[in-house]
Amino acid sequence: MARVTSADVARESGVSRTTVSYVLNAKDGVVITDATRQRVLDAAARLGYTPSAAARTLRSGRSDLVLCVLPDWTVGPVIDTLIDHLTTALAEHGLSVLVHSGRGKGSLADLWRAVTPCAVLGLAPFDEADTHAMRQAGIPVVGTALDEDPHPEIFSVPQADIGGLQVEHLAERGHRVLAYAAPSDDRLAAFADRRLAGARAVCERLGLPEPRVAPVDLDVASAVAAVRQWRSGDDPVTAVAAYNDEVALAVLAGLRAEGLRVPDDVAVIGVDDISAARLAAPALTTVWQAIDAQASYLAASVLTALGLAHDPPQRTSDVFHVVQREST
Amino acid sequence: MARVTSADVARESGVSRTTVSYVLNAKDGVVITDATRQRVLDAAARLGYTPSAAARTLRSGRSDLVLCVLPDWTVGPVIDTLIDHLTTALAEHGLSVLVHSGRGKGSLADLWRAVTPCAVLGLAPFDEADTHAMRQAGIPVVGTALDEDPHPEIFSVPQADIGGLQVEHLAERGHRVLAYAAPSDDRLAAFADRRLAGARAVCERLGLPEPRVAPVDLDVASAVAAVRQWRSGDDPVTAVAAYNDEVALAVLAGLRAEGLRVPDDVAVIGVDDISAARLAAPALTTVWQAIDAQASYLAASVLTALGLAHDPPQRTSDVFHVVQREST
DNA sequence: CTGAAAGCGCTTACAG
DNA sequence: CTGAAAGCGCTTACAG
Repeated sequence: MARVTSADVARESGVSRTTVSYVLNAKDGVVITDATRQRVLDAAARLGYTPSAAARTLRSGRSDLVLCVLPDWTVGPVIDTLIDHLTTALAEHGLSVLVHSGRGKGSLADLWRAVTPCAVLGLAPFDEADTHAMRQAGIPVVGTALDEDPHPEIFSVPQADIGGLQVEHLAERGHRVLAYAAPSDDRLAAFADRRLAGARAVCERLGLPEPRVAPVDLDVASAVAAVRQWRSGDDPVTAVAAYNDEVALAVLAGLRAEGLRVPDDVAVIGVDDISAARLAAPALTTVWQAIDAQASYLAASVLTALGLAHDPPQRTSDVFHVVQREST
Repeated sequence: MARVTSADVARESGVSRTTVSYVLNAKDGVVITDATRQRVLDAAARLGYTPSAAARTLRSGRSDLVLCVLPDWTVGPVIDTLIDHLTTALAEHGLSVLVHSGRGKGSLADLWRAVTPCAVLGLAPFDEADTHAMRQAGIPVVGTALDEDPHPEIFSVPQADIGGLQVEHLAERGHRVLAYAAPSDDRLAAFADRRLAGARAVCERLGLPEPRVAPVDLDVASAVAAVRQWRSGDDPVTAVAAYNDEVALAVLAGLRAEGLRVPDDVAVIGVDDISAARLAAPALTTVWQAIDAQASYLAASVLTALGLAHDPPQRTSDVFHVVQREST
């Protein structure tokens, strides 16, 4: 079964390949008789014609592929959801999202040169050099910034706000001596540092002492060590803001192992609202993120960069909020 | 900055494009002088030449892309890990894994025809028709079977064994009246049914009554309803095998809400060994899967199908084992 | 050992 | 309104 080409469709419908192309690509400025159009469309359907992406890409120098580069750390359910939304949103415009979990294997340069994507979406910050090279080659790059950024082509989740929101919540509940449970994975440092900075800033604004920071692995022993440190001294910590829900779950386990009650002795708040958060004992208070809004924004950024957007990207206001449960 | 083509490399090194191609593709059967080879290699490096994937694909009718189609349900950390391993393994052979989270949007047929992948990897069972069409078009399809399958191009995780292993573990711990906590998401039914069938088979073999099945959502209310049902009657359930760790966590929450002790009143075992499992209270006993071995097998299957493998896929024996914690 | 030429399937000026 | 022709960048018989 050889591939069906536009020449086949042309023959079948008795027109030239030019006409087939015009009909199928709904080129405006070119007018085609309704009868002809219908004949072509019918023939294409009958033959099961699908244009060759390779040929099209070679011709136009640009594919329908949006290369989405993931960071090299394990991403988790939040990013999965984000990508799902993104895939759906861009599919409506005929774009396919190609996700690359770039574990540092091979350079990004080789990848994008080989794939010829129509746009590159970075879910983790890129090298300056890489970004520059892609822009040079005319490929729109939608990047990710960790903080507020005025450029619409930069997708920014104000990480600092997340940390700030956690502290505000804990302060409202009457806590004064706070801890920050940081991830132990260095690759998360860029995110964690921003969130921590936000937490620090709010502490300062509210006149609270600096949060006491300790790294927490996703196991009980590590959490116990952190808890002991936090509870030592004259002014023991009474509330912990965790980098995310998994870290918060570890803190919960450490507290439990140390015989401390949550939230009476120590309160805990996470980030992400994973399903395990609401099933934990006690159920975990957390910061919910509007992933779908983020995905829409990202999709709109890509479409804008490609000149395909009807609307410019719209920032939503309710990007985060605290989901109050039993742990605070 | 126009794209660097093989013609540029040819000019720069003073040879023809034919020779450039021969050198760069290490075509055997063709012998090139060392001096020439080196000149070409140098020129390519100097110019930063990357062959156009589009042109190559158009020419050969086959790209370097391995299309990996995910099922339409949320996949979770296990599949993330699997894909990571796969990406790394196939990258060593110059293949890029393109993950498509096909939420049923658009037909698979359109996707593969458009992408021209060199192989398609299905992480969920495909339509007969789709598989057939791809094979017709000469694209190797590595599929997923839910049970043991003798074909090497079929990747099979014997789901039934997972359910069986859970029951064996619970029976060893002295339990006789078992329940099966099924996922409420219909899209998981294919997997859940297999695991349940395995659990049933082992119950029968060991002379235990059939497991009592109830669907459990990832929230407390749903789990409470299931627990009440399981504990009602003359012969209350004393152990629950859950579809996966998340469902098991929900069951734990339901048990807790009902004031039942784990494992004294009711034991619980999950599947996957997610990080929340070891952080739960009590820590969750679960079935660990050798994801890396599965990924290697899958990668080897793809390479074999492509005639690139040195070794045929090797099935590992230790695909699963029980990680015993406090919940059983 | 190396080069000139054809052709993969598409789109798009350019003519009619 | 529609067609003949060129060309995107590559690889590979086919000649030298």
